[in-house]
Amino acid sequence: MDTEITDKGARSVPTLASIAERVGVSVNTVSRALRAPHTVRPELRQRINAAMEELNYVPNRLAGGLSGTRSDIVGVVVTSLYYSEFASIIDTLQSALLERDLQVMLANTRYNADQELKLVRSILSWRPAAIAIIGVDHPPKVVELLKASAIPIIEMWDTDGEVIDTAVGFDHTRVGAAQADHLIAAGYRRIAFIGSVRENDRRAQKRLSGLEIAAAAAGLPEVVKHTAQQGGSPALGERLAFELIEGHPEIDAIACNSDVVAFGALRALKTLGKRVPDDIGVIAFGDNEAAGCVTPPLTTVRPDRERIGKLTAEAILARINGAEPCTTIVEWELVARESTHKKNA
Amino acid sequence: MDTEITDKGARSVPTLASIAERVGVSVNTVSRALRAPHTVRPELRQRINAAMEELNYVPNRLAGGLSGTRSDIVGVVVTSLYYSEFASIIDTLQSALLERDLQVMLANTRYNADQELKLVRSILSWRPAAIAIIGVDHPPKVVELLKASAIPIIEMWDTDGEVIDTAVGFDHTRVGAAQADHLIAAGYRRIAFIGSVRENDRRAQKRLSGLEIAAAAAGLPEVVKHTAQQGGSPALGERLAFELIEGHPEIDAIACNSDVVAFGALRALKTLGKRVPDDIGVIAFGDNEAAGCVTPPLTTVRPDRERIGKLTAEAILARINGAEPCTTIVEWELVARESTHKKNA
DNA sequence: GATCGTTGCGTTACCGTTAACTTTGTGCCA
DNA sequence: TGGCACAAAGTTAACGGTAACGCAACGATC
Repeated sequence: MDTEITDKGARSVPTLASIAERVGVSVNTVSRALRAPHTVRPELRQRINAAMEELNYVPNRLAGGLSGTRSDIVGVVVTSLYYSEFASIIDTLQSALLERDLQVMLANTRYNADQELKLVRSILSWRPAAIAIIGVDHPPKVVELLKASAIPIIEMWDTDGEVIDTAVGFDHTRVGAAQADHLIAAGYRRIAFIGSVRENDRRAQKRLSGLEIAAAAAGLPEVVKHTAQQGGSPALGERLAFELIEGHPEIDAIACNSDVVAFGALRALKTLGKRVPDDIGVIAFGDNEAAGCVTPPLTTVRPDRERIGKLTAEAILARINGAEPCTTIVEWELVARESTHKKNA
Repeated sequence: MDTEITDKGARSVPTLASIAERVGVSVNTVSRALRAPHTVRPELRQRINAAMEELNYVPNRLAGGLSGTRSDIVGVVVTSLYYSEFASIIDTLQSALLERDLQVMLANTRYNADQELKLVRSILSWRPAAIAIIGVDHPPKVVELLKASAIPIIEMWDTDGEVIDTAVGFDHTRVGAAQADHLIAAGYRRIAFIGSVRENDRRAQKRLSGLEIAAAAAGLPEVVKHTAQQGGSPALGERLAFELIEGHPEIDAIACNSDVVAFGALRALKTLGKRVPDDIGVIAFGDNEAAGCVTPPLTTVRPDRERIGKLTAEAILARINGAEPCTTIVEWELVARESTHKKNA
């Protein structure tokens, strides 16, 4: 008897049992005081709460999740964390989920398909209540796993493709088309495209594709493409713009895959003595916080990230509560600023 | 006997037992095939792996974590996700942890102390292997909880204060002082400070404090402060700059709490006909990706976020493996650009 | 050929919590 | 006063793994 050291006094993490022992009730009563307080006598409830406070008790959700039915985790899989591309989606999403006591488990694939599989598997191993993931284009095995998991899957950002369950986003092909249309309406004719277009960045590919189709439909010469596999940055934009103009001096408009690339392109054009917007128009995508603050202010497409984050949270909650899957299109806006406002058009 | 429906054929999530049953071995053997493959006969291991693949088996880490000793979760608590303030820290941190199969559980306090307590509690309830958190200034209850948790706590970004366990960052007071010194050396005398300085943003307060002390030490008139509680943005910077110049036309230098605020301030100054850097110098903090692309290019302080993320990951792994707590100072750099390069100094 | 260490697998006992039942106590009404 | 509903607590059995231990089969050793 005395050889069995329970060691309750040691600096071990307190459990329900510690509380129960101290208060002199059963483990289940303590559990109930947490989950269904009204089923426990007020006086007793108070004593239990006091003991929890005193021992700095924090429930063990590993055990709770294993035993119960809920897991309270929402997996969020993004393709990038750099710059503000998806940060504000995560921000609103996380904050909305927090109100329902759902925890975000984050994974960043960095546009790597193998990584995506590994990360999705890893997140699934936590038995999340739902998963929100960027894009609708995933490796077959990822789709298989997500489908087999039988939990709500919300695909964000892109809606153009085979949706697994529910999607919240927009059609990136149309964004590219709108960019082309805007440039054409502004009087530009020789359109080029620069930026980071990674192998697994289907959204960038779709925008480019939309741009090309719209340009071709308007009878314009073929879009000159100059892209890179590395991540977008001002430095990349600067280099690509230099090389582009060197090889294609006839270009009079540049569509950039992202604002940060456009920032660098603007710098390169200034160095080259090209006037924006009169000699060359520049349009981009993303609505970076600085887009309106560069010289000249940058025409860009503003996706409503806050709204996507918020609607994704709502979709997750709805699906958890049994609502049907659906696809929600979130509007974007082409913000016309000076960089495409040709005076002599 | 036949009344007991085990229902193994139903679309339920497969467990070790499902695999074991299908292969005809014990549960533990399947578990071993995962954790210690060399202890299982190759032929059998293959059959087990095949069954797992076929059934899309994903281990349940809730169970694993409850039973085993490790949890493989690292909690990451940031104060903001907007813009790129902490995104690249999270990016490098997450990516480095991934190599050791550690999952990031993310929480964003939005500079709200109550939220911080709630979030820390929530993260602790997942029994993480470690917690990385922004800042060294936390509410007493948060500190108590973190200390009581007996896991490695890495405080990031700021090192100036009472460190709970291990810290990776820098002293923000010195940043403010360096900003003042730079402005003074560049020939400015009437320094103002604008930006978002939230009640719980001790780092911003420290930078401001450093600026004031250094200005006073140089015999300059008192720093004019014009701050706001809302989050930093170009729009905020624009408004604050307008109001500042209206009330204090004598100002010849503005230190901004963040680059995005400076972007707006530059725009306001241009509107007001003030020339930067000749009439007014502008310096900021953060090294936003666009800082070098605005007009004029913005002088700012560049914290090494990638390095902080990487060193934090290393500190976490080291502490988990029993290394002693320590504080690591990560160097920052004052990037002098045109916005403080007064020609007639 | 008895002994022994090794390999390869099965048994069993938890981990901390929840959920379904069971038990006990209490007030109310017929 | 018996019966019954209901509230408040306890009992017990999972949940899906892991880890310590047990044990048979096997080859190597003396």
